Amino acid sequence: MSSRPTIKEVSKIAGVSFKTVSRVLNNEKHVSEETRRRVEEVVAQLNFRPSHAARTLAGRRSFQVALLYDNPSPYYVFHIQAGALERCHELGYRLLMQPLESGSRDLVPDVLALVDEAHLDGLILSPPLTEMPELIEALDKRKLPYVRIAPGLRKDHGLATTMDDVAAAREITRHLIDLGHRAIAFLRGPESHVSSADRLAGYRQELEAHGIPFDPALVIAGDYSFHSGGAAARVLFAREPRPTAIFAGNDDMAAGALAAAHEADIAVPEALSIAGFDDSDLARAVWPPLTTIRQPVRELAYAAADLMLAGTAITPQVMLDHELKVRATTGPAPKA
Amino acid sequence: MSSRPTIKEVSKIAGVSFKTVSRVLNNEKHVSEETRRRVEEVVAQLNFRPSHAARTLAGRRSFQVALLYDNPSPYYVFHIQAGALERCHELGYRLLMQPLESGSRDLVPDVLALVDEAHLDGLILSPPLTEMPELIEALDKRKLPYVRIAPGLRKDHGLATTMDDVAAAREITRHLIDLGHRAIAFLRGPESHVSSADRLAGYRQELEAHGIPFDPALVIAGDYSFHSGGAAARVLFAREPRPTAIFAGNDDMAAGALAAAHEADIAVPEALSIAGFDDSDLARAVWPPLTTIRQPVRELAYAAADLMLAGTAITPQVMLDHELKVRATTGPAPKA
DNA sequence: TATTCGTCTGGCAGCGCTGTCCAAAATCAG
DNA sequence: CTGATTTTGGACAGCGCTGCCAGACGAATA
Repeated sequence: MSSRPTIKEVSKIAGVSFKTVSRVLNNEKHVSEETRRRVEEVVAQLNFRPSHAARTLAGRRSFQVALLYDNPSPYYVFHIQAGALERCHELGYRLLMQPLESGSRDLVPDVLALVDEAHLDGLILSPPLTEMPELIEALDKRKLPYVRIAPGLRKDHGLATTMDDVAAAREITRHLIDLGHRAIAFLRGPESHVSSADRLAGYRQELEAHGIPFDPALVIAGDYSFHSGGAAARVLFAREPRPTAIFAGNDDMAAGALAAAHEADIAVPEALSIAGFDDSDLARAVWPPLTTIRQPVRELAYAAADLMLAGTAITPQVMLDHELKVRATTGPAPKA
Repeated sequence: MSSRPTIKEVSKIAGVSFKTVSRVLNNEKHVSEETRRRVEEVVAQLNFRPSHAARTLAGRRSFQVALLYDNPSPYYVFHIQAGALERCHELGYRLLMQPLESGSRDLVPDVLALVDEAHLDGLILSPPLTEMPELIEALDKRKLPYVRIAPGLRKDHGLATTMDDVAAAREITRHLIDLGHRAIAFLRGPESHVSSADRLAGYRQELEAHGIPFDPALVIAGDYSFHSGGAAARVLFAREPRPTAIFAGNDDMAAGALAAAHEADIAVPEALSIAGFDDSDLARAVWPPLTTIRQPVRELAYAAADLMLAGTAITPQVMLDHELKVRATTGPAPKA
């Protein structure tokens, strides 16, 4: 391994003390323009990169944060990572990826261990880790900065980026109602994901706003998986009369329901409308393409990193817009 | 931030020198059982975690490696990460995720900068970064350990984990031929992904092994995207006679072709068979479920990390098994 | 018994930076 | 022109560990 240059070598060549080089690297003041330029030249020429480990050890900050997640969806994780990574990179921070098991007994100690080991400057939490009270408390007690992405509980606590799940669910429900549907089923996600309860609430509110009574029998529990969507749909298909529309709490379950409909030879959207939530890759890959809500996953993560590291926003909670994507799985309700 | 304990505090409480604590932490020998136990007790009790930064700075190794990728597929990236992360974690290494742009002029300098900054002990490369000659050369020159996952070029160079793309493509082609198909189209991926050329070679070999002449007109170039699969399929649909089967170089393109078939009202698999490659999430989410090759993505990454860090395998190149997954998009060729 | 060896332990330098304090030079005020 | 202030740059300690060396001790060998 060809030995990398150090700050001292840079300083020697530039003809200044190594402390001055440090000042230039950290963009501190009290360095003349002329000196700064000279140092920067040498840095570029030597291709010098300060040792992250040394900065961490010597300084108060590590310029490292971690993204904690426990989500089985590649789509979701990929985009959360991409958004957070982008903002961290722009701000000169390194982002550590930390998949976790939210059910684990050791969740809190494990996170704290990571924080200590890596001297973390902060933490980005994504659902469902946003809802773990012990974790939140531990971080608060430690006074460790953190942001939550799309928290379901205690939405006004600390830093958070969110979207309006209730309003989005109302929109998609209204879309279905406007198409003439009255018997609309809702496929909810796991309890641990509070977003799913919000979506249920929006569904219910919109129904009632249109004078359609809420029927608990039309709400089927799933776990956000493709498989559970299919299972739930088959339960509904056995009912008489069959609901004319299904609103699934996420795209995976909607795709599962859609596949089940194909299997049962139920025409979509002619005989059955299906709507999802997320606008994941799946939404465009299935046939017909799925009507869904575009959730700004990547942007939520970008904004979260920004909120924690740059603190650009005035309010501790930022809400981003969603968008109803009407595609081809929803259509007019069939004539009874 | 409550100040974390240091190795010195541990040593004071345990009544040994801090050097001895260091020995225990690093599992070095020349520590009596008794002493070791005592130190470990104190470590557990204080919840002590050694500072990664300090170990990196003081020692020869950083226990950090990076995973480099430039792949738009959430599915692929997620599983590559998961596999590599798992093995790294088991071996006490930290894994940094580094998305890159393989087209970038600064690719090599950027990677080298990361290596320096983070004192990386090694690098895991995934396609298409496995095929960048400048990168490989730079790493070789630096004598930096690295593994390539599924390299297409120079497969016998250095450490690598692979699967047999040629054989897999032959299998799936044979499956199609066995079903009576003769006019089989192949949707190839982008040039940068050499795997796609291997799959084409396998397709061609198997065709010729069965006495079916290879027809270049049946090979359509795509870019591994859903969209390009649809576009390619539409080109084929305009042909007379239409091919009876399509073998797509990956699942995304297969899904695109499938959607195009639905759109053109071509029954799958009755009038057209479609096969993919990867066995990604999509393969089971589309309708009908896709016949494809299961690519052991996660295992490839796991083995790659193992190869580089533990060096368990005897050979520098490890090949893992694929599996033909016959599902519902392939069926007997229609009677002419 | 004298000598070598292996096992266990501690001392100390130093990894490459940042934080703090201090000195010299440049600028300003009176 | 002197003294006070600001700007600029250097000296030095020390962050929390690991690497290397040396010393103490008991066991094995000559």
